[in-house]
Amino acid sequence: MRRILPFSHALRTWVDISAHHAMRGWSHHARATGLSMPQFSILMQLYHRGNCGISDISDRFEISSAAASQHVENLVQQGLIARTEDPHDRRARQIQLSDKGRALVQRNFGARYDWVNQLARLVEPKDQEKVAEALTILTDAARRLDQAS
Amino acid sequence: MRRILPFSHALRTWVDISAHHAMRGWSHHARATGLSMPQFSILMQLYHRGNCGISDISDRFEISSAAASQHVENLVQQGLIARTEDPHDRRARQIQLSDKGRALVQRNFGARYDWVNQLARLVEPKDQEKVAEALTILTDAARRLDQAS
DNA sequence: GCATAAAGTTAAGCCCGCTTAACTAAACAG
DNA sequence: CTGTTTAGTTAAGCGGGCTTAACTTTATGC
Repeated sequence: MRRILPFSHALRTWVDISAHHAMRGWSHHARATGLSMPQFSILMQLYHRGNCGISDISDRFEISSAAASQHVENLVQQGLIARTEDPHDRRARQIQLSDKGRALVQRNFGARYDWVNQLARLVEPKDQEKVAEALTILTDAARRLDQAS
Repeated sequence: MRRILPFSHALRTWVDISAHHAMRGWSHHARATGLSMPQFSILMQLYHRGNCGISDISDRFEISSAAASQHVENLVQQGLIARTEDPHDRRARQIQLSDKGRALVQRNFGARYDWVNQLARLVEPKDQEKVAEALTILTDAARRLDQAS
């Protein structure tokens, strides 16, 4: 029989484990693509949150707008993102993933999901529905939390 | 009624979310402590995996032994780790967290767990046992997977 | 309209992480 | 014992990330 951990302990333990894996996979893939960590993170943010301006980058990563501008320039040079003028505010720029950039991010997901898929195979079929339900509960809670902040 | 996602989808989504949070919290705290990312990662590894030698660091982070040695020297200077001679092989060094280093890592956990605790409060009490069971199943599977590789 | 604020860009310069190369010291293989 | 391998250190130097400062261009408040 498996011993079930107390709720908060179970949650902490699982977050630790998945965080550890995510981090290792992330830095590994960033290196494999030849991108630095900040550059890679910017692509990730663009993928998850959609288009944004330079100042959004500098806010989110807590760097100066000069640094953000330099990273964006670099990514544009590599053809991973496109930088266009914001039609509503001609001071501002809109940056978005190019097809090449999107493909790079998705390749990274593929690598991360290898671990997830292996993990999924180790979960007994009879447990899968139960686990899926629990994860859906957690995912919903996380979304509410993000929205609130 | 909450719609329950299919198992593999639920797992991917949750891993994405927790990885995202872990990464943001991690880089944020590394900066707050004044440590660089590699230095911070080394402390983390020492905490999770215990004492090791310089070559273990260089293997794990895929850097040269020169780079590993430099990082260790830096952390020793800051009093975060101790470096002693391995009694069984006088060429080798044993490095371990100092009390100060351990305290720093634990403070970081505190910050990470703020998010986890907030999340936990958003899970209905009636769901908590179910979620704990599911997470225990996943944690076990992850451990088996890590052991196998 | 004019002063001020805001969005980005560019340049100069610092710090840091990493690498290679040269080296010391200890273990190991014959 | 000797040659080779292994663990680690040190120094020199490159490249990248970040910052500040100075600047351009556009929006906004009065």
